[in-house]
Amino acid sequence: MSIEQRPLRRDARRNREALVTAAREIFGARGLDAPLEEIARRAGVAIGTLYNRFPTRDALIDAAFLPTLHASLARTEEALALDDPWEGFVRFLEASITLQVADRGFTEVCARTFDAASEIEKAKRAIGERMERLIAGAQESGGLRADFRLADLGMVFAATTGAPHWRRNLGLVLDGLRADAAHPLPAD
Amino acid sequence: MSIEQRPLRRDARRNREALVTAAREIFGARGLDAPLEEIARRAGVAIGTLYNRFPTRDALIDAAFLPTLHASLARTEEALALDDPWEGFVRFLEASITLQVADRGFTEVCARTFDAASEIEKAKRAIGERMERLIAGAQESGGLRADFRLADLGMVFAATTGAPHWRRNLGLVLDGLRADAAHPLPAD
DNA sequence: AGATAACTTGAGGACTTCCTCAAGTTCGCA
DNA sequence: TGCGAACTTGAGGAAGTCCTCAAGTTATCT
Repeated sequence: MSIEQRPLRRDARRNREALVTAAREIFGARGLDAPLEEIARRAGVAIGTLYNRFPTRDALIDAAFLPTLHASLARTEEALALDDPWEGFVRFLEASITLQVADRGFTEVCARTFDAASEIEKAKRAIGERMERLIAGAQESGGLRADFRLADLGMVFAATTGAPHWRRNLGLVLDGLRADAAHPLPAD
Repeated sequence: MSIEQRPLRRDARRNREALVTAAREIFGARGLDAPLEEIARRAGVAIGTLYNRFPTRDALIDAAFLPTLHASLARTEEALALDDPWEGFVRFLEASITLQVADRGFTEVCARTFDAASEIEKAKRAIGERMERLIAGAQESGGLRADFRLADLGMVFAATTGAPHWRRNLGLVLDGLRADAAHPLPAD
């Protein structure tokens, strides 16, 4: 299937950009369920224009958060490149959390599950794959407890994201993730 | 000030009861922002009756969750009576989390802050006071890390509540709360 | 400059939730 | 039994949000 993508007319491109910017701001402040009318207003554009460009809320979310997701991916690769794998793991967590506490929309993008075929989910899968490697590395080096799983990151983010004292909370959680702190976990 | 409280007429009392029951069910399933009309419908009562009995949403929340809060208080006292303070601390967490995962409304009651003069907040303060003692005891016995604070419980609940694997998550977090796992925390 | 496809506009219908209040019903006392 | 106070009812106005579409505007190409 050829997705013939004629370039947008100049004014349309400007409007599209304004909408994405506004969406990032509003979603960031009010969350992903913020009224679309507010985004249109902030972009200085009629609500119809928003719907012309982004037929669904998810399409707008995609456009608004893909860049952040890609930045996040880059951070993950940086962490992967560090000498000390445990250090890399911690750095990655700090970077992810920093992004999320500054942006409620991004937090929700990370927590919510979207259509599996969406760009967002594709990007999240790509990040997940690096995180797997990060975790495996930190475990082989003996820093991270062996029974830690990718899915446990959800708990780490739940514990830290959205709290003003996230560094403290992360400190507490990390002390439980060190290999030498590990006690056997319930069978799940 | 005398709050002359004439007993309700029999039918009114029945309706009140039905409303509180319905509220517990609906709030439990859908959260504290669930439509009040749905609660009235489930109670088999007109929306006007709900407003007659509970002029504000908070009044209904109060009536619906005070019993659970008192149950929670009882659990805290039980935990306080145990021989092993660390064991008591863990039991208390397990009991609280169990209550919360079964009831989304209760989770939100715990997380949200209400009017300081409300019954809910009074009960929460009472529980908080026992939790302080529980924490102090667990610290003196050398089980719980010395730098743990009451406010850190928020992180513990955030990490466990709402997850299907809460026991696993609690296990991970607890490993970070043991005195011998403690690394210095950021200055906050 | 003129034509036309591309784009924008915003009023408006549909829906949801809130809360009120005038009218109707029911309880329980005398 | 009958009366008055207590209680219930549910239609309906207000507000917010969604999404559409017919009419109007504008960019771009020749």
